[in-house]
Amino acid sequence: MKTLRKGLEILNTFKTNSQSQGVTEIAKKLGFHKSSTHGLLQALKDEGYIIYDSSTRKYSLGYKPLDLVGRISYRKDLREIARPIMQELSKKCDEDVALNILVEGRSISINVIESQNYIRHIIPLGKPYPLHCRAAGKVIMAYLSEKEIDEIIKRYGLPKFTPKTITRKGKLLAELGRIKTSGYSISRQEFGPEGVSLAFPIFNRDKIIMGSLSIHSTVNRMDKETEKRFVDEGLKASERLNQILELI
Amino acid sequence: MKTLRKGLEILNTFKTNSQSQGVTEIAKKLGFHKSSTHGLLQALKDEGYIIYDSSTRKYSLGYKPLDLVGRISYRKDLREIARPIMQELSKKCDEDVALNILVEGRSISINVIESQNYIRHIIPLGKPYPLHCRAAGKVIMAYLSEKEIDEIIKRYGLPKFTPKTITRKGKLLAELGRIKTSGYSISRQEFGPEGVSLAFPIFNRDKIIMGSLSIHSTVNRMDKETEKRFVDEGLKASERLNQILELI
DNA sequence: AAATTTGTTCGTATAATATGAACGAATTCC
DNA sequence: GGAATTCGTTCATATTATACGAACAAATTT
Repeated sequence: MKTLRKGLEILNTFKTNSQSQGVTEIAKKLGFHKSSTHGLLQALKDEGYIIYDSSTRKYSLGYKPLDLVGRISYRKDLREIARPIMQELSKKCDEDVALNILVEGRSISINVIESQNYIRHIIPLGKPYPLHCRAAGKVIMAYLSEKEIDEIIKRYGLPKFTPKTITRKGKLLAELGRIKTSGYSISRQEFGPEGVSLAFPIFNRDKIIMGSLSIHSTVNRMDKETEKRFVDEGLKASERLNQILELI
Repeated sequence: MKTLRKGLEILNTFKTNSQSQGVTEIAKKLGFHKSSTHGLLQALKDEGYIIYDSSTRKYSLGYKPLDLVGRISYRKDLREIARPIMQELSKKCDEDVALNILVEGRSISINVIESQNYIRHIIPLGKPYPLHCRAAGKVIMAYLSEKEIDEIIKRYGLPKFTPKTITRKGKLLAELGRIKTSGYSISRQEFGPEGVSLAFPIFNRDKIIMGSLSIHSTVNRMDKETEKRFVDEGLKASERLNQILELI
């Protein structure tokens, strides 16, 4: 299945801003042969994953991924329901707000509202992150069973990202206890040197943790007073979302 | 590049509702061997395109496509900008509203607002449609050059979908002329037997056609009066969007 | 409890890909 | 403006990955 993996690897090279790339450029980046890269690109193009501009002879990301996203309909519903609540929260806090769900022991943002703030703590959509080092993940972890927590730690470990990352299981469990008591999590520079985030749990109808709502700020902006305000707003927003999710 | 194509084919079998499938099921559907299908699924899983549930031993769509969509940032901006305008339009008309863009001679919906109407004219995200048979496409075509129109007809032809589909070039050009005069397009049962849609042009800063805003209804609901109201609302909405797009 | 179906692994025949070469076209350099 | 370089594309063949059947365990159905 090497060919498939190589094709998917090509898609990953399209980083941002509908950037376009040529055959040789991609081949060099991945250490592939120019000729086989060309063939892979044709297949990706035919399936709509990339778009070819014949005037520049360069490729950029296509719309097939959007098609696939459109098929995740249950999760799409959740996104639609959460959006207005998230927008309000983002407006009130003037920060980026994300909706995250648990997927195979990691947290993935499936919806992001971007603030107007000129320094923004960017949250990439669809990218899996470890649970132990971010507010969005810690609050999910707090509501998992001890067995599930053990499995996740066994699978991914507790990798260190900054000096403040929690890397010992005992310390993590204590933190998860505190989170469960207070009903929200906070991460100060545990994943990146400038980021501070808050997160609030989202449950399904059966009261099983399914994700989190998170507010993403920076260490400079997050003083004690602001934190208190964000906690209030975040709790209100997540409770509202949880109430709606109980009804449907 | 057969392996790559096969892998991508597998993704297409996940139709709706986060439906999950087993190895044999997928293999049968595509006529692949059980064993190689298994290998392909592993690769797709490792890259996040599908998710494996070990309790049911079935696969469903993953979140990698969402990640890829997140990278289409310019086009994402357009979606964010258009959303509130589309929501208002959808609310006013109580119909599904779509934002469509021109990609390689076909129209793709990159944003859809769903109405509360219990019979809805569903618009799939990310799926390319021919231009000549739907309102969303015809209005785009109307603002293309004759050379571009010729190329598109040459490439895709004018396939017939219903008795009302325009299949002759002369007739199509006449229709495109009318559209350019009135500033919007309408398709009555030209693509499906029940669908009626209206569409309004969206231009970029350089006044080049880039897509359309469309209202999707059914033949039963769309009487003369309703049509007039939708045209008014649609023109207002698209003009507002075009104004914003000129500024940024 | 037996029978069937399903998921997974393995070895080898077979078919697909990797690679270098080659060429025209586009682009860059002088 | 012409030479030199880079780039995209195609082709033939050596090499390598995949397809396939077989086999088995686990789950599911009968």
